[in-house]
This record gives sequence, structure tokens and C-alpha cells, in this order.
Amino acid sequence: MTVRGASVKDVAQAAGVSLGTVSNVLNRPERVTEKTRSRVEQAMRDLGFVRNESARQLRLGKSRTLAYVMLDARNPFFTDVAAGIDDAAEAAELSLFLCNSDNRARKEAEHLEHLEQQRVQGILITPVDPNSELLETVARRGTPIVVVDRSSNVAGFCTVAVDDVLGGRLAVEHLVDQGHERIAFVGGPFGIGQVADRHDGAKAAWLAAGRREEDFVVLATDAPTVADGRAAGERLSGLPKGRRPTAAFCANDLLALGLLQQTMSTGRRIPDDLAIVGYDDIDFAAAAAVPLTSVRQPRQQLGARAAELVLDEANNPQHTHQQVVFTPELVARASTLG
Amino acid sequence: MTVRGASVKDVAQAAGVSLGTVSNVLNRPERVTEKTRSRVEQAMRDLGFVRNESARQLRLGKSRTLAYVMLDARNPFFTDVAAGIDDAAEAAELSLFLCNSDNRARKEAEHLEHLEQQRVQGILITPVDPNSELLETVARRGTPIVVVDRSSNVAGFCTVAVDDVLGGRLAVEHLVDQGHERIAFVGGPFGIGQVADRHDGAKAAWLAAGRREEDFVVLATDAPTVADGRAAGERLSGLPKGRRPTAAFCANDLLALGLLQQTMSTGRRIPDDLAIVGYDDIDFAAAAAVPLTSVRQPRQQLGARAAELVLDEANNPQHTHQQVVFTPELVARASTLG
DNA sequence: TTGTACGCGTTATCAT
DNA sequence: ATGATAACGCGTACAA
Repeated sequence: MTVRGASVKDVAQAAGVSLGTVSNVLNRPERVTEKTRSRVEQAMRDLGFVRNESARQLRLGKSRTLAYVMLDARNPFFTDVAAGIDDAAEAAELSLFLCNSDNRARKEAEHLEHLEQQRVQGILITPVDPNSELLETVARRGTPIVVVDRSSNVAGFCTVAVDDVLGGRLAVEHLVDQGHERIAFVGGPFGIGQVADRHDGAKAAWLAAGRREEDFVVLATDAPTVADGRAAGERLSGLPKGRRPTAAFCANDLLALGLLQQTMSTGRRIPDDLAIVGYDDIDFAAAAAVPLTSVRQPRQQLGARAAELVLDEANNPQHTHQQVVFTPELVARASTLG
Repeated sequence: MTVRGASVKDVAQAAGVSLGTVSNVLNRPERVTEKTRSRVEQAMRDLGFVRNESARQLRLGKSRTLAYVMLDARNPFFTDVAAGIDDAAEAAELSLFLCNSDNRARKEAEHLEHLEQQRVQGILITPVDPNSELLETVARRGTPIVVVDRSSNVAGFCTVAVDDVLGGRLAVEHLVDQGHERIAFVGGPFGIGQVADRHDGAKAAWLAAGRREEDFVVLATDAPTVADGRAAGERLSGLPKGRRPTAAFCANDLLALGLLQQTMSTGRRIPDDLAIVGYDDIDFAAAAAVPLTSVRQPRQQLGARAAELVLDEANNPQHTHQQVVFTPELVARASTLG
């Protein structure tokens, strides 16, 4: 019964109606008699008819799709952002496609170009490099773009970000308040803007508090992952006791959780032997064995707001670009509170 | 300079060549003189030309896309599976789009239909209900489908799964080996096949070990999340000491981590006061403060194998459907080892 | 290199 | 209410 790739024509023929009627059944069912409509629908089922979105889009000029190009699909922070976007997309009756750039510029570029060629309604992206030319080019060519979780020097699109410098500052001010006199910053690579900003805010706060530069120890990691957090923990343990920091601020919660686990597994206690502050406040942070103090970003809101902006650009001719900056917030928990 | 939606025609005109030549520049650049080619390319840049994937696809009949419809994009297990798929997609030079059904049949159906209409090369899916008619229908209409992490009674597509009944059994046999005489199963909703199978395997193993049915306590949860794991922990604490299980097997690691955290936060010790076994062996499991014993599924392999199968179905006329079942493996860690 | 038929659904027009 | 027909959107492939 089923025919590979039945078209509207085939359906019309099978149902004994004209092509226009089939189209009406699909797009304006109220104009068709109950009886003929059900006959057409039966024919569609019999033939296994599937509307060809390409042909449709070609005619209509736009798709019903939004896309989010994620920096790291395995980091809960980004999937939470995606959830915020998804809610907004659903409300607008669009489907959301998630693409993972996996922190690689090449893959990101391929996704961007592919999406652009698909004529998606808009692209949300947490880019490897927010100042990349390609972003600007794609925006200029006409696809609405919103950069999520980064601001950018480049014009041509909206950005929705959280003030990472401030976040770094909040973390360190908290540690200073707790009386720490030597701390570590754990994070990397510094090519990731979020990491660099958090570091800069942290260091500035440290110096502003009158602490010494040499008491701000930087432990650079290859990637902001749990595994690297554990590795950083091993390096910390290796330091002579006198030079060992009493607290660590990690560029994200994955690093913090790795560090926390490594520290506890060697019998040291948190926060007595080492206080830890993370960043992002992912669900796993509060659920850690020693609940993690973390800098919270409004991640779902970040996504939702970004989606709003991209839809506005897609639909509102009066749209003007804007840079939204949310304020992070420190959530103090047991990992720093004696 | 940039014109909204310049087409090959516009480019041809601007470059002073024919439409066919532009097409050649795009698809068979070697057939075009260096000189005209660069002239055409310059025109493309000037006009901001973007290839229209719809028109292309319409002509070629297929897309360069693979899609994975995930049951829960926020569960690390599924993002790990997605990573496995992504590697395979990349090797085949296809882009992978991730869609999140968020465990809702309606959303899943919309994604499926949309993807089908897009004529994606294949759909990988961890379905809400592997026996749903829609899956079979989509497969019958011609889109290659592979069901991931579930087997199905329905014919018409390949499945790649892990033996969840066996997984449940391994978990409980381990607990029996450790001498536990009363255990809890934490999981739900039971409408999720994975949950039901793990429960069934667990219970069967318990009875097979000669333990009593009433010593197998079921704590049903609303969702397999960290928050629900914590809630289950509170219910456990509420049981009178004599009737309280000494071990818990959780339907996934999220539940286990929640339970672990709640237990420790009330000063009880793991595994002395409560032994815990999780399921999936996500990265966070080993990184928990008390490293979690868990049933490991080969999640990246699961994804990679599924991608292979869907590509085989898409490209090999001799393709025959197959049901692949991987074997899970218990990874014993401190959360059960005294 | 060029010209042109083609893929397929949408929409409009005129006729029945 | 439905039929018949054609123009359209745009890139591709192939004959000339």
C-alpha cells in the first residue's frame, strides 16, 4: 500500500480529487466538505504521504525552527539554558534543534552555516569566540542571532549575558569575608571568555581587599570538567602545607565538584581543610555531599530572554539590538561556611 | 551591498555569468576557470549569498542531517549517548540535531513529524513509549529509525538497548552478596520502561536469593531526578528503624545522588547506615563524595552503534533490522563497600 | 559555459 | 464546493 514518497499529486489521484483540494485539506480544512476531506485523509494514510517541508519552505520562505548552538551539551548549565529556550520556542510553536559545538570553532562554523542555509527563524548561540567574524557575517546576511552567556564587541546582534567579572568578585569577596588569606583560582583554558572574566573579577576583588598577589594561586586546567577538577585537587595536595591555599574558587561547578571529591577522598575536610566556591549553581551543586557554595546564574531566564529577543528580531521590523546583562548571585552553602 | 536573500540568479547576474556556472562553482569548482570562479565568489560575498538548503534538498531528495530525539536532555546519561551519536555523525559528514521530548508524548510526536517532513536521513530516538504506533508509522513511511536504550515489540526498525532487567539483577545480587536483608527500590514513574525493567530484574533477583517479598520496599518517585531522590531519602528516614532498609537500589544515578546527599546531610553514613546503588554510571557518580556504586551502561557505544545502524538503513539497500542488546556491568565503589 | 527541465507544495484564477 | 491549470520559489544536472 505504502508508496515511497507519495506527493500531493499522488494523493489527489488516489482520492479522485484535484490537487487544489488536497492542498485545501492540508491548509484550510474548513473549506472542504467533511466527506471529501476524510476521503483525502484516507488516501494520505494509504499512501503514507508525508508533507515535504523543503518544498513548503521554499514556497513560504521561512522555517518553523529555532536552533541553539551549545558550547557543551554535557554541561548541565547549558542544558538548563536550553530548557529555558525550549519553553519559549514551544510557546511560539516552533521546534528547537540543539547543536553541540563541543567547544570547537570548526564544528560551530559548520553548524552555523548549515542552519543559515536551512533558513531557520533564528540562531541562539553560546559561541567559542563571541568576537568571531562569522557570527557577524551570518547576522548581516539576515539570520537573526542572539549570543547567549557572552557579550561581544561585534555589533549586529543581541547578547544576553551574566556579569562574569562581578560573579568572580562575589565569590572572592565571600572568601575574604570568611577570613581566607591564601586562595586558589581553578579554571581554564583561559581562551574561554567566561573563565577569563571570572578570573579577572576574582583577582581584582582579591587585590581590592588588600591581599597579596602571590597569595592568589592560579591552577590552570585543560578543560572545565569534573576530571580536571580532580586533577587540580591533586596538584593542590602536592603543595607544601605552608603554601597551600585554604580556599579555592573554581570557574564552574564541574571543576568544583571534581575538586571537592578529590579533596574528600584524601581524607581532608570541607570547608575546614579547604573551602570551595563553584560557579553556575547547577542542580548537582546543591546535591553534593558537602553542598557547594556557588555563584548562581539565572540560566533558564537567560535562555528564555534570548529566545524572546531572537523572535523579536525575526518578527518585528522595528527590532533594535540590545545587550542584556543579568546579575549573578552568590549562594552560600556548607562548602564555605564553617 | 548585501541584499536580502540573493539567489544563484542574482549572483550570476552580478558576476556576469550564467546560472549554470554559479552552480558549477558551488558543486564542481574544478570545472570553472580560476578567474571566473573568483569573480563569482566575490559576487557571492558582495550579495551575501546563502545557499538555500530547501531548494537543494528538494532537488536532491535528501538532507545531510541526523536527529536524536532525547527523552531528557538534562540527564547526563542521554547527553553521553548523544556524544556517541555525534561522533558517528561527524565521521559521516552529517550534522546532528538534538531534540528534547522532555518525556512528553506530544512533544515527541511533534518532533518526529517535523523531522520526517524535513526528510532527515535518519532519526534516533529514546522514546516515551517504544511501542507507540507513531514510531512504526514513521518507519513504514520511509524514514530510517533506530530506537535507543529501549527494545520494542513493534517491528519496522532497529533497536539498541541495554538489558535493564539484567542490570536490576546485578545491582541486587551485589547487595545480597553484601549481606543486606532488607532493601529499597527507589524509582518511578513506572510508566518509564527503563524503570519498570530495572525494578523487575531487581525484585526477581531478590526473591531468587531466597529473601522475603516484604523486605523489598518500593519507594515510587514522580520523576527520576535528584530532587526526587532527596525526597525519597526523607521518606526512608521516616521509617521506624526496625523496618528501615539497609540498602537502596535507585533506578538511576540522579535519584541515587539525591538520596546520597539527603542521607549524609542527616548525619547518617554511607554505606554503614545505608548502602546505595545507582544506575547509568554517569560521570557525577564516580565524583560523588562517597563514590557511587552503579550499573554501567556503555552509553557512548550505545549511541555510536545506533548511528551506524541508522546510516546503514539509509544507505544500504540490503539493510535488515536488528535488535542489539548490550550487557550492563556493575561498578562497585565505596557507596556499597564496607 | 550556457540554457533549461525538474523536484513539490502553495496559492491564485477561472470554470463548473 | 470542487476542478483544472499555471506560476512560483531556487538550486541541480545534463544536453547542447
